[in-house]
Order: sequence, then C-alpha cells, then structure tokens
Amino acid sequence: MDEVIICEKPRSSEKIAKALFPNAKKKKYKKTYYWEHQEKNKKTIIIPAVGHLYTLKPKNPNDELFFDLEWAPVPEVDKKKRYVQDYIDAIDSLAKNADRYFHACDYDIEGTLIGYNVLKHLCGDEALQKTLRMKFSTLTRDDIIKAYENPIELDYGQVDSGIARHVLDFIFGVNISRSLMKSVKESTNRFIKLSAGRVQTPALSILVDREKAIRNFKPEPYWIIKAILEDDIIALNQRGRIFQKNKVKSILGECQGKDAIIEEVKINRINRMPPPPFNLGGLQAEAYRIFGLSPKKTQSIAQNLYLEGYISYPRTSSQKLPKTIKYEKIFKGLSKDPRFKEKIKNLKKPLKPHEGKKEDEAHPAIHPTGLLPKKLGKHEKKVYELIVYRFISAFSEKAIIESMNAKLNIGGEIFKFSRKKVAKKGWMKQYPYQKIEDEKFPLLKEGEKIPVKEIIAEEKETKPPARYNEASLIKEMEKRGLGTKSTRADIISILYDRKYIEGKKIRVTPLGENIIDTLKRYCEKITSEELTRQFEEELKKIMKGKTSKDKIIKKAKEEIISIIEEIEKNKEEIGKHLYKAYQKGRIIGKCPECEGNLLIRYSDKTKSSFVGCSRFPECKIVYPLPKGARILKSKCEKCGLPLISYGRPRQRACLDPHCGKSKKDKMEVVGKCPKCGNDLVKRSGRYGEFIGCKGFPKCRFTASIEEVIEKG
DNA sequence: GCAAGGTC
Repeated sequence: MDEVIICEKPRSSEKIAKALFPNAKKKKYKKTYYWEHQEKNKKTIIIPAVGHLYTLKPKNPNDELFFDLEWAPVPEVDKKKRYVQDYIDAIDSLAKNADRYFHACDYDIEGTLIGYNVLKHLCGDEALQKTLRMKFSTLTRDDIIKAYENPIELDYGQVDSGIARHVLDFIFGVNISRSLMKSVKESTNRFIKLSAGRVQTPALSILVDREKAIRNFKPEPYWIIKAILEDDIIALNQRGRIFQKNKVKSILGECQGKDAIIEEVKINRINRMPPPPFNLGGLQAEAYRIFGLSPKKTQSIAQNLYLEGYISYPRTSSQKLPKTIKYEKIFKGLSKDPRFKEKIKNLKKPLKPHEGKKEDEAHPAIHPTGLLPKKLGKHEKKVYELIVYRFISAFSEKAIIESMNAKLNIGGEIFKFSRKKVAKKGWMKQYPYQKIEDEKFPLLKEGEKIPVKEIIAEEKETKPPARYNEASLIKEMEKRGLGTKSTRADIISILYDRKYIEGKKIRVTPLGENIIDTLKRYCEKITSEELTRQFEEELKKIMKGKTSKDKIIKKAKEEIISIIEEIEKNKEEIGKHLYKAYQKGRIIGKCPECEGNLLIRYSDKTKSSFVGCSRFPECKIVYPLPKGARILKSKCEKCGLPLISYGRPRQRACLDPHCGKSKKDKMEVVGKCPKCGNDLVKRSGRYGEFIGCKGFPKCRFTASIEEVIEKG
C-alpha cells in the first residue's frame, strides 16, 4: 500500500516525517528533499510543496477585462520563481496514484488551498477522493501523531473560500490597476506602471490622510511655565500647555520671586517585565529602531538565518516560547559564544520566559536554535545578535524602576517634577539595546521650603502629527488587519516602486495622492479597509457553506464592471490628471539653461533613469544618473543643482558630473574624427578654442572651429 | 505589466 503525505513546505515535511517515522529515509530529488518509509507492505512518502505551487492567470491574456481565470504552475507565470519547478517535478514523479493521501499543510485557508491544488494537479485523477486531512495546530511530535491517527475529511468550504480569496484579489486588483494605466495611456500616450489593491491602496490611503493632516496643520503657539531650582531641578507647572498669553503673565505674576514649598514627595518602585520575544513585526520594528534596517531587509535577513538553521521560523505572529523548543539545549549551544555565556550565566532556574500576548497556531516566537553561525555579514550579525539577546532577556529577571515624583507649591501654583532610576537592572543588563536610566534623586522633605532660582515661560508651538516610517506603518497595518505578517513589508516596497511614496520618513508624492483621490471618487471601497472586511465576512460564509464561491465571485464581477465603466467614461480626465501628478513628482529643480523644470526621465533604450529638461526637445540639457542614485533635497553650493547620493558606500556629489571642473574637462562632442572614428571634442589651447580628437594623444587630429563648421 | 498570498 502506497501512502503519500503532502506538506506545505520543506521544513514542515521534515518535522512531520521525523514525528511519524523516526527511521524514514531522507531522499533527494534534484535540489529538493523528501522522506520515504517502508514498513511491511506499506510505503509512505512525505513530500513538500514550497507554499503555493499554482497561481491564477487569465485564460486569455487578450481579454479586455480578466474574469476568466485558471490555475497555472507558479514558475510558468513568474520567471523569478524557477526554483519552484523542482518541487512540482518531484511531486509529479513520486506522488502519483498512491492508495491514499494525507493533506498535511497548515490548517488555514491558504494552507488548505496549497495542498488541494497539489492533489488536484499533480497526484492523479482520483487523488482527492482518496485524501484525508491532518489537522494540527503546532508542529510538535504529539500533535502530528494525533493528526495522523485521527484524520478528518478535507473541508471543501475552506478550499472554496481559498479559491475565492485568490479570485477576488485578482479580479479587483488587476482589473482596476489595468484600467488606471489604460486611462493614462489613452489620454497621454504615455505608460506609467500603476496599481491598486485590497491591501496596498488602503495602506497608501492611511499615508495620504497623514500627509493631508500635516499639510493642513496650523501650528499654535503655547507656553509652558518652568521653575528652575537648585540641584538642576526643573519643575513643570501642572497646567501644562497654556494657550493664552495673558494667563501666562498672570501666573508668572503669582509665583515670581516666591519660594517653593514641597507639598509632596513620593518614591515608587515599579516592576518592569522583560520585553516579549519577537514575532516578525516586533523584530522588524526593533531592527528599524536600533539599526535603521528596513522591514523588508530584516525579513530577508531573518529568512536567511532561518535557512542556515540559526534561528527558528521567522514568519510568525507569536510572542510565545513553549517548553517544547527545549530551552536548556538552546542555551547550551549559545553558551559556546563567551559573549552570550556572560549573559546566560545570570539566568535563574527554573527557566521560564516572560511571554507576550500574541499567538500563532503554527509557530512559536522567533528564537535562536542554539547553533552558532560561523560567518555572517554585517547586517546579518546585527539581526542575529538582536534575536539572541532578546531571547536571553525573556528568561531574565524583571527590572525595578524607582521613581521620585514631587509636587511643589510656588505662590499657589503647583509645579511637578519627576526623576527615574533603575534600582534593579534585571533584564536591562542582559539586553544591550536598552537605555538604563540613572537620574539622581535630590534630597527633598515634605513641608520644606526651598529657594527658586527663576521662573520662566517657554514659548513653543504645537506640532503636526509625525510621519510614518516603514516600521510604524507595518504596525498600523497590523492593527487594522491589513495584509499578513509575511506580505506587509513587500506591499510597502510596492508603494515605493510605484513612486507613490518616498523617503524614510514617508512622504506621499503627488502621484500617490492623485491615485487615492481618483479611487475615492470611483471606487471608494478599495481605498479603505472595507474591502478587506467584506472579503473576510464573505469568505467566512463560504467556509460555513452559507453561500457559494460562485455567487460571491459573480457579485464581485458585477461590481467591478460598474467601477471600470465609470473609470472608462472619465478616462480623459483621470489619465491626464494622473500623468500630470506623476510629472509633478518627478520635478527636481529648475533647468539652469531655460525656463523649464528638470525632470527624472527614463530611457527605454538604455533602460536607465536620467535627468532632463521638461522643455525637451527645445532644451537639450541632460545629466546622467548613476545606477541606484537618489536625488537629495539639498543643493550644490557651487551651482545650485540638487545633490545626488550614489554608489556603495554612499557618496554625495552634484547632479552635474562636470560641476566644479574646469572648462577643459568639459568635453563638448561636436562630431566624429575622420581619422580614427572617435569623438571630436572642443578643446581650448594657447591660441583659443580648437577641435581635437578625444583619442589624443593616440590620435593627433586637430582642426579649427571654422574648418569644422565649413565642412559640417 | 497589473494583486495578495504562500515560501526557498
């Protein structure tokens, strides 16, 4: 009897194989691995997918609108994912026509669909009829064995809602994106890559709202009143921000020149528990805070560390560290590094981690495996150590913060001040990224009178809300349920790629704002979280069998048709506005030679960006842009053009590569050398300007300017 | 080309 167990990914196939058949043989197929176990007359194959092996594509790519979709192998649709082919081939050649199948992918909608598509497309005609579902919530030995011994039926509600999720995202996102691009193309004959989607558009909308709030913000002046006393004590008037100037005057009048009476001195001790172990979002936020690494970079570093076996699975939302990960073993491994050992020796037994609230059915929080890395890159090392120290901290003792809060009465006005110091360092000593406060507590007694050096009113301004950065945007998306732990960083990078947003402190470009304004008018739903909510509800109904996927898809199709019709009707206006906004965002300064603007342009011929004048072809001013160059806000001191940053390590220079160089170096090409074919350039010599070959001194061809003009 | 979701 042949038995096949289909797993979602290589890592889980290994765990499942080892749990069910400790003696199973690990075998290789091309670059992939699977497990084989022979027992009496039963042979079992445990074999992995790599996430989705199949993806949707339009049946007919020439369709105006894409509603007719079919499943196609991922590598066929996405050339960057050729590695998936080996996994498909492995299943195709090893897992066909078995006597029974186990669907052992993650127990969620996507996992169910991953396994379903494998069974449907790769395992032979009858495979799905011979399929049982393993249901487990953790990849622990006990859970896996239980799931194998008590399999359930495949839940077709789950399958259908998975299919519906893919279809809905595709027909909304792709069709609306295409219609936006089409309106630009047809009204301006220009191509700009544009996109909209259930997750990226609401994310962009959050940023636009913030952008508008910042723009519309009117700073208001306010005052805070401070009392300066001895021992560097600065006490704050408890009224906080005062917006009326005359009130400030009257308060100053009340308390100026008077002594302070200490009304109250409170000393408190507060326990500060260690920070929770990392889930992916937490790691991304902390790596951004401490090292300035982008969430996408952190994610790919974590993925590498995981593949090398140094850390656990990083795509987790859990902040829990269950005993089953075997604390002792991990610490034993880590202790081989003296720097880690130094911290680990401070841990008190029994080992018990302080955990966070968030859970993940499939994986524990990110933690080191105990296997020490041999050689790591600069950033990899930083992220790895961050994970290790965070892990050690979770097992460390709480810290105790001692605080002093004092209330002073100065001429009837109450002033407050507080001081903090760490009374017991606990985990703070273990986590090198933690600031340890150590303020001195002045000796103050209740009822005592102390002199006041000065009372001052400081004028300040209310500040606009802060801009998001990548890390804080990920947190916001997490809070609103937009995207998943594994997609958020990628979605933000799409917003950058499309030039909807720019900068570390994220600013929205005119194009980004225009996309949102346009979609708000024609398809408000896609700009808010509403579409995600609606999907969630409908998918739940499909799952419970309360409605069918076909009904839901049909409804969505009608909705999209009416949206696209509206866009189509107004395509002239939409397209022109989008293009104009796109151009506006590309302006980087004034042209030094004419009245035009300098724009970032793209050459299809050289497949690279450059800077050129908006009055082209009348004005032919161009500047090259090195690959990966960024145009800075600051200007060149010599010529006023913007500065650029480029190369590795990053260096700064004027946009004009000839800026600051003498005229001699600025070679103006006037034609081809008749002698050697090299460029002819204008040069200046002792007797004025002349034309010479660029190949000098190899080629010594020269001519006078008049001669060249004469002969053309 | 266009989405969002899995994963090496």
